[in-house]
Amino acid sequence: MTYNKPKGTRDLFGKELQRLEAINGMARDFFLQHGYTEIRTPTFEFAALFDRSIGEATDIVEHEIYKFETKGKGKVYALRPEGTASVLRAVIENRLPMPQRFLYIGSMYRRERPQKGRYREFQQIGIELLGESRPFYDAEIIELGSRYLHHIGSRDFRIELNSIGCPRCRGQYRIALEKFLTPHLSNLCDDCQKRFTRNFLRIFDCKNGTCQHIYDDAPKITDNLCAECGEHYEQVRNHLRGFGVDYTENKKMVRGLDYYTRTVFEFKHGGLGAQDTVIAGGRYDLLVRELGGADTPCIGWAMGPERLLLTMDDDRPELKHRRTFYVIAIGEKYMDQMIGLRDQIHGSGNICMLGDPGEPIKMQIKKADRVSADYALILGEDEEREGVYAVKDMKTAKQEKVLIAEFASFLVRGMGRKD
RNA sequence: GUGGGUAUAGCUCAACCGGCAGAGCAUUGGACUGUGGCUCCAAAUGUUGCGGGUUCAAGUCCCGUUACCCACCCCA
Repeated sequence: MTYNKPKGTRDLFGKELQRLEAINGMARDFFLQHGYTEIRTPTFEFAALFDRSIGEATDIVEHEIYKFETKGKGKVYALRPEGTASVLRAVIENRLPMPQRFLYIGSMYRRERPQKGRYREFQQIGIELLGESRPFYDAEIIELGSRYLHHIGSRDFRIELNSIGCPRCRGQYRIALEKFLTPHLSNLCDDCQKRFTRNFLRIFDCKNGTCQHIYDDAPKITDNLCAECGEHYEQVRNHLRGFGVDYTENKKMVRGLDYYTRTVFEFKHGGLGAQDTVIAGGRYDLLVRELGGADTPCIGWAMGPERLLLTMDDDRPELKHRRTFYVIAIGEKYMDQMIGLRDQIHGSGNICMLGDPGEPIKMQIKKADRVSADYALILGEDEEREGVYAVKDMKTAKQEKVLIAEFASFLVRGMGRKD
């Protein structure tokens, strides 16, 4: 009997895991520099939290959440489908003072059919800025996303921006939109007919050409904002220009989660196909109160690193790994020297593995090749006599002798340069 | 939940109208007892995803099933 991993999950190892970890590590460093500290919440919560935060009429809550019950008391839990609700729950539960800047990294779970760049267990990296309402911070959050992508070497993306106002604006807008759509209603696809009654902003997500053609002439939400939301949106755009961040307005962009207010945005990557959104987020000023906390304006985004990695070359310099050394001793009598050499290499921050000194050199070299070592270091009688290490560059097959006393500086300057 | 595609050696894939299941790479041994990746020689490798059906004969045709991929829905 053999076993498969569950649909939509992956075994991560080798280069793929290394690249993912590089993305994570650089996120911690980068956002720490901007005052964001990591928060780690449970991977499961009470299901009610997500019902309340994401919106009961969303597909995520209706079909995609993994729910389970414990035997005794019949409490219903859910694997987290996203990060924001948990962060807010934690902030409220722990009575943290405002403002707060948080970074989270971890697995999320949604029961969807997998496809390119989409899995049932997937990673998200997200940042949340809690307790700041001013439009400057909307711009900061967006700028951080942009700078982070540049930092890790991703270039080919564009930022789409929109405002979906507050419940007051949306009420007004709904009336205007309904008035416009009434004569066209029979031309809309079945999905859009349903969308309009359930969650009217979602009609703009429709991929049907006929529907989209109609919506091109529909009134835009940004033209129907209340005075405060309109002012906020304008300030966000001003600040983005102040930060030097390029963006395009997409008046038809709405977001899939119910909790957003005012600013919403997506970072889209060209040439990624159907799953082209690598970062998405927005402001959610009402959610903390909805979850039982005090009025707390917040803004944040989440990133899908799996999708991002699809857009990046394997040998991106930003993701380069450290050099690997393989120490080959010819005979057990070099054990002590071998271990000392290993520790010295580790001290320089590089990777070092040991060959079994009892094995023939041919086999040891072969194993060095097998583990993709950059260098093989050979110590045997010839080397001992001359007081050197033989350093073989495994890529070029070139070999040079390095005086033991000078090996430390060799580690720093690398191969191929002579003083 | 809906639609399409794929499944053959460890990996990538071939096998015409249904007629002996193959190649490259990888693996193992040797040419080579202090040098891998190059070259040469040799060897090993299969329930053709699984279950049924049609046929003298099925990797090939039919039905079912499972897994994976892509897209829709939705979303990071």
